[in-house]
Amino acid sequence: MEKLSVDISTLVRQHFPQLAERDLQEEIAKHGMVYQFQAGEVIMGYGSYIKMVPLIVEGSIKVMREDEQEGKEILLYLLQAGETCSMSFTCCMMNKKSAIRTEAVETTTLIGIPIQQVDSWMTRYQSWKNFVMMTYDARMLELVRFIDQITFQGLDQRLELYLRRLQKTTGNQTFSLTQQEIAKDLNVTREAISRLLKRMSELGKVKVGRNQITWLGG
DNA sequence: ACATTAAGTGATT
DNA sequence: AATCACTTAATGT
Repeated sequence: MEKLSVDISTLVRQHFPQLAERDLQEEIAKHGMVYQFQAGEVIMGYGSYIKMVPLIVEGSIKVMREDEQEGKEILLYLLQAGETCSMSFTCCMMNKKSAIRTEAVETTTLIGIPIQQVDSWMTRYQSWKNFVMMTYDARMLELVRFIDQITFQGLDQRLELYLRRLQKTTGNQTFSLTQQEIAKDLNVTREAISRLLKRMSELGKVKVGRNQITWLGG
């Protein structure tokens, strides 16, 4: 994690145009801090107390949920520039430990807003309140889709959606990750991923290499 | 050349 | 789809 000195107001106007109030923009610039994380770096671990809400300016992050039992975890969703982590809001305001783990997928820049401000802005700025509500709504929908997926759909469709989402959030179509890492994200075995990718590459949906996968759409 | 790690495969449950 | 056991292929030292 690295602190950066950049013009926060510009970042906000560029990536969060919905936060339109001038005063709000100034407050974000005043209280916010810009951090940069490298690919694979953990932003928030399980059980850590969150003291900031992140506004993602560049890059993308994975949001993982840990299973009750040891070691197992599963990818809940991906967040990209212009978004924020809705879990942070509740964790911050209730002063609770994080129930999730977030990790940078690629080089990611974000503005950290201290909790004190997050709370007071809710009543003072309409656009902030709307932003928080919209974030919740979007994430709720995503979670419902996630539940549908793991209960009703086969692994083949889950894998396709996983690759689609990676493409959408990162903007790339080639990803540097191992099949073991994909298996971990989806909480399935590596062998299952290997066999599925083989079939998908025969169908021309994907191109596989060592440590590298290219989504060819379809 | 050798060791290590990623990926492919068949058999079994 | 998981687990196991094993092979093959790619990479690093």
